[in-house]
Amino acid sequence: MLGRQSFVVNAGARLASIQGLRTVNANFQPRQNRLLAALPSADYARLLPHLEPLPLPTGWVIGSANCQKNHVYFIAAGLVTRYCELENGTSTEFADTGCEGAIGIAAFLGGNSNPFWSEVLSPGFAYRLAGNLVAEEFAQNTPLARLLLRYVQALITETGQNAACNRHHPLEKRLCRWLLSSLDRLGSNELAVTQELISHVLGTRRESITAAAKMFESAGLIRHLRGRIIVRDRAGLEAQACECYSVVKREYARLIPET
Amino acid sequence: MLGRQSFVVNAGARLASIQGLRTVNANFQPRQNRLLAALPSADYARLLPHLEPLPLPTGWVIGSANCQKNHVYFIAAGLVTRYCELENGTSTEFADTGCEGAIGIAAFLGGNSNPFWSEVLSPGFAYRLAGNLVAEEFAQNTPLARLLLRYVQALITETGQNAACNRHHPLEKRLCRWLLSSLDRLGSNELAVTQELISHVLGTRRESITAAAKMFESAGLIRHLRGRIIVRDRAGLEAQACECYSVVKREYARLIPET
DNA sequence: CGACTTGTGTGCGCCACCGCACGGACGCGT
DNA sequence: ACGCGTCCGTGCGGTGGCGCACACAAGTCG
Repeated sequence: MLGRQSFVVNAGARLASIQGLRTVNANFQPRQNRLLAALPSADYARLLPHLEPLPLPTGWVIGSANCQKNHVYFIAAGLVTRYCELENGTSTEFADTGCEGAIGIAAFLGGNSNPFWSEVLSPGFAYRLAGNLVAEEFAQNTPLARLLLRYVQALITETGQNAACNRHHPLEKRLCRWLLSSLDRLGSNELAVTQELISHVLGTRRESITAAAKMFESAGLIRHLRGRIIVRDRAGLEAQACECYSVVKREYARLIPET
Repeated sequence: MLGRQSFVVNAGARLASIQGLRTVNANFQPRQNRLLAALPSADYARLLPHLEPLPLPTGWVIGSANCQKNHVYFIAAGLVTRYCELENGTSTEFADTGCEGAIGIAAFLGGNSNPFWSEVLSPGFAYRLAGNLVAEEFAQNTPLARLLLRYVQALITETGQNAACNRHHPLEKRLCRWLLSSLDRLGSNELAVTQELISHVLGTRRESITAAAKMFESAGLIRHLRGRIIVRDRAGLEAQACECYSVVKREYARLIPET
């Protein structure tokens, strides 16, 4: 798993940050999630009592590969990476998810499990709904069901585009794409991740990330501290990114209501 | 587009093969498609009058990227590649579809279009259903709707696994994976594709395919003629393939009824 | 304040794959 | 049977990324 070792080692610090999140639970609202936000108020009122709040600490794996997915997790804040781990120990992200989406789509697509992992990269908060409730929404063809289907389409677009991008675009451009889309999802200009983590996400070596980050830093695009990246020149980064960033962004904007 | 030029040049030959298909239409049946085959007979009877038969000639592009998808195409025979084309002219397949699936999922997921291409690699036959009829199936939460959702999940699995595979597995193993899954879909041990086409599908050079094919030929795994590949030792190929082949195959078997 | 964990910078050899260019040969159509 | 076009084989230089190994810096915790 991505950074699973560091998760174990850092457990103390991470628990502290969970505690921190607990104290500010009041700051999170279900409707920070764009899918929930797009619901008509009657539907939202109906579902609200069943939404179970849940902090998302860094390194936490939502379910695990091939396990039963009994809940759908609507992300209100934070960043979750969806990745595929291969037998040789390498891994690559094929999509990531923030407040625009939900984890656990197998719960309502009918398969109940899938062979991939979802891990929290940037801490946040989620509201989860039991799978049988979501299935009932599909049976009734409610707005939530239709929204989730549109989200699934956006997810497929992201995954397919990333597949081609990972094959044909140089690391440097892919890094830009990833930074930009991650920051969009977090609504921030700062990211708390190590180069090691990014390397797993992009399916490359840490050293390659080091080199690219250094280049961007000396070009004044980013500022790089230990385990932190701060974007200083967003337009500059966008100019360096491959088209995949905007293709995917456009599809998400088209498919998921902006609220 | 993949092999689009050769499609134009070969138009004569291809039209002939369409004619050929027309004469043997009687040989195709909607229930060769595994999704339609899995329908309860009442549902099948209801849909049958609306299923529009359609030959799939090699090189034919089903819809085009970003266009309205007004139909869902249930593949009864043949092989269709779903690929992403990048601005630099390169492309890579992220999934392919045969008699286990359907093209045009955007028609019922709600987005109506997507930025990718679907092109017929191996000729066959499809039955299509108007998008509004499929939408009505979803509104009624019929077996067809539930089957299509399970298919979507299998498609996501295939796409995500391929994304990681394309990044980390050597060409040779990816070629084995692709050959095996294509032959499974066709229910055959022979494939009528050129090396050029395979190279576009796998996102690599034609020369690399030449080298790999030669190696497999001298190892007695395949026999290679002009534009044709015949598998002679399937078990041997499976031993060379990466795990992605079996991971994806297992998920399709789990998610889509074998009939 | 000092030790230790964890993340970052750097160098070097290696290899798969890329891009291009061209010769050759298969096999279809006439 | 012959010609022609598509498809396949081969060579060569360039390079991006891999794998490994190690020094150093930045925090953190006692």
